[in-house]
Order: sequence, then structure tokens, then C-alpha cells
Amino acid sequence: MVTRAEQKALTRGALIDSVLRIIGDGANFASISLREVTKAAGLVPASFYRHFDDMDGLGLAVVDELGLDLRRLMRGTVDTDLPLEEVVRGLAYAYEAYVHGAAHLVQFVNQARTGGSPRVRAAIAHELDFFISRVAGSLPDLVPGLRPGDRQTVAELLLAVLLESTTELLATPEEDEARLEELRDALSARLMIVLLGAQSLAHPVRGGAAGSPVRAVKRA
Amino acid sequence: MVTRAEQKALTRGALIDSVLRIIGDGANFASISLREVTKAAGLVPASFYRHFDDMDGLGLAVVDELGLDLRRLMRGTVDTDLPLEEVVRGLAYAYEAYVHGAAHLVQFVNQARTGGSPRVRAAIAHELDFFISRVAGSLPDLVPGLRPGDRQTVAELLLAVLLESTTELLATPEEDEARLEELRDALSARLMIVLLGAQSLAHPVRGGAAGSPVRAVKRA
DNA sequence: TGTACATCAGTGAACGCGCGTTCACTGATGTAC
DNA sequence: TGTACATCAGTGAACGCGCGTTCACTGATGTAC
Repeated sequence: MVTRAEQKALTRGALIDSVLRIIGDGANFASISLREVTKAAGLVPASFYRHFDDMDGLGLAVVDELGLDLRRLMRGTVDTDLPLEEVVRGLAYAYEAYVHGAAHLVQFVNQARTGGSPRVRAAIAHELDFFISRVAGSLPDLVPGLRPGDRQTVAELLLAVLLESTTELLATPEEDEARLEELRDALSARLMIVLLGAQSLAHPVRGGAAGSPVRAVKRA
Repeated sequence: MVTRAEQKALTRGALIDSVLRIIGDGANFASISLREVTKAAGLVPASFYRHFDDMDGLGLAVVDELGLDLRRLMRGTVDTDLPLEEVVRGLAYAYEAYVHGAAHLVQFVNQARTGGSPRVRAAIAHELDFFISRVAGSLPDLVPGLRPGDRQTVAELLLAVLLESTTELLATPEEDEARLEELRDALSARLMIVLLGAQSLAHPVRGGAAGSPVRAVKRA
């Protein structure tokens, strides 16, 4: 026997799964209808209102899923004893694996982050900001000597690089190992440049502080 | 007297302007209806088909506008004689000005880049790739010594940083100069880290080539 | 344990609405002679 | 220059459809005694 609360939670989960499946088929969350979602979940349209006020409410519930995922991800640790190159390569592998493991959710975030309603966008930004602050907190293990403000900026950059790689990763099927390797290489190269930049900030080469001018060399 | 061709071009432009205005009001392109657009342009719905096959066709026309804008932007030049810090600050100013000057178009690109139909996404990617290749071509002025592959990666990163700053810039009214200054500072800081990373790649400090391992220093 | 009543997730029917698309049309612009 | 005909951007009406939302309902689960 199932309690009423359990059954309700199951149905709610079915609505969330359904909308993610529809997004996985290539639809944009903004143009998915309430009726499509309930139909995919095997419900009558009116049932939707037993769980959410409107599609925006469902979107916010999906963002909560993202929050859980990120907290789970952050429990994993990075071995910072390795050469920076290998750390970066490990991050690229881990992110690729995450994108393919939670493809539908990632696709939702990728499109709703810029295209969603104001409330959904704000909720996603909030989750990502939390993630950034955690990354910033672990940065000293990887690049010691960074000042707190610079840690924040570097963490933002690292996340920006991951997010910017997402669309290409999503478009590549897991079977296309050759293409995936290319994308992981590209992602590694980008992350590496950011971390090299961070090291420059932490240990300026020409004796200048982070704030001092660094001359651009003119083309010969 | 206006020729038929001129009048047709005017109406076509009115459709493009209308959809951009609707996007500016906060709508998502994916959920704007053909009827809304024609109504805003003062036309009957059926007239739409004299200009575009469907909303996707209108989207592609808007992407063409982006292409023109980018080509115009690229005619402007950057004074690479200045200290790197000032070059970066100039870029941040220029990008902020562009975002506010073409706010509706930028908003469209920002949301359609990840949330648009496959054809629209591909068209935007194509325009941005062209822009990236041009930036990569000018990079030697700013950071000499980069190998071609690294130039490409750095140019991709620079664009990623700009794109990632877009949502915040769009959300800030032009009057809020204090907030804009914050955003330009944040953008400058991110661009600077990327360029410092690029300089590290071009002139590795510890004698290692770009491909050689750089040790991460463990936390004390 | 059994009984009577309350709760509430899910139903089924109905509503008015805006949607994309079609079609034959109109009348100004353009072209041939 | 004037006339007869062709073109075609924009019209207005109509279509069937899926939409979000409402409502009174049903019947299994939960609660009080």
C-alpha cells in the first residue's frame, strides 16, 4: 500500500520527468504546453494544478533538481596534488560525464538560463552563484596566493567556460568518442588558460602587483 | 513615389523591428506568435507569408542583422599600443555600449543561441565563429607569440566571457551608472585573466613549453 | 476492530481564445507595345 | 504619351486545433471515536 503523500510525490516526479523528456526531444521549455506535460505523464490536464500553479512552478521545481545535483557534485573532490594539466583534464572528463549523465536537466538549464522567465532565470543564477562560491573556496588548493576577489573572478570564469562548452557537448552523442575527445581537449585548453591567468595574478612575473599595468607588446 | 520593391523591403523591416520590440518587452522568441508579430507591424496575419515561410525564417533574418552588426563592429580597431589594462578596459566599455545600443538584437542572440531552433542556433554559431576567427587574427597585436591553435582558443574564451556578461548587462538600465561601472570592472577583470593566461602560453615562465606540465602547488 | 465522516489527488466535460494556415480577392505598381 | 494586361503585396474571412483554466464529481486514503 502507498500512502497518499507518497503517491502525490510520485505523480509530481512524473511531471518533472515528463517535461525533461520533452526537452530532451528538442523542445524549448518556453514553448512546451501544460497539456503536453500532463499527457506525457498519463494525467488529465486539470491534475497539473494539484502540483503546480503554472508551468513556471514546474520550471522552478526542475531548478531544484539542479540544486540537488550540484550539491551532490560538490561532495566529489579534486586531487590537487597532480600537475595542473592533469587536474584540468580530470575536470574536462568529469564535466563531460556529468553533461551526458544528466543530459535533459543540463539542456533545460542551458536554455532556461538565458531564455527562461525572470523567476526561473533568477533561480538558476542563484544555484550557479552558490556553486561558484564553493569553487572559489577550493581554488587556493589549485592556485595558491589568489586574493579573495580574484578567486571569485576566476571561479566565475571557470564556470563560464564549462557553460559555454555545454551546447557542443550536448550535441555530440556519447558514441562519438573521437569528437568527444576533441571537445574535452578544447575544454581543457580553455580551463588551462584561465588557470594560467590566475597563476599570473597570484604571482606576477615582472614584479608588478595585480593592479599595475602590464605592457602589451606591439606587433613587430 | 515608392517602388514595389522598396515598399516590400520596408514591410519586411517592420516585421523584423516588431519581433525585436516584442523580445525587448521580455518575451522569448520561441513563444512569440506569428499573429503577434504581424499585429505589431500593422499587418494582417496572412501578409507574413509574403516575406517569410514561418517564424524560423524571421529568426534567420534577425540573425542576418547580427551578421551585419558584427561586420560593422569589426571595422573598428583597437589601439594595441596601450597598456594591456587599458586595452581591456576599452573593450569592456565598447561591449557595454554595444549591448545597450543594440539591446533587443543582443537579447535575441542571447536567448536564441541556446534556446532557438536548430537552424537558428546554427546560423548564430556561424556568425560568432566568423567573429572569433577575426579576433584570433588580430590577437598577435595584443599578445605576440601565440601559436595559431592557441590564438583560436583564446579568441573563443574572450567571446565566451563577453557572452557570459551579456545577461547582467542587459538587466542593468543605462541610467544605473554605478552598477554599470561594477559590471565593466568585472568584465575587465575576466578579460584580463584570459589575456594573462594567453601571455603565459606565449611566454612560459618556468622554461616549459605550453604542453609541458605545470605543477599545481599544494595548499600549505 | 469497526464505523462514520473528512480529505484530496485525479477525473471528465466544458468554456472561450488565439493560434497557423488557406483562399479568393483587390488595387496599386510595373511592363509591353 | 497612352492603353491594355500582368504582377504581386496586402486583405478579410474562414477553418479546425490545441491551448489554459473552471467546475462539480468520484473514490481511495486517512482520521476520530
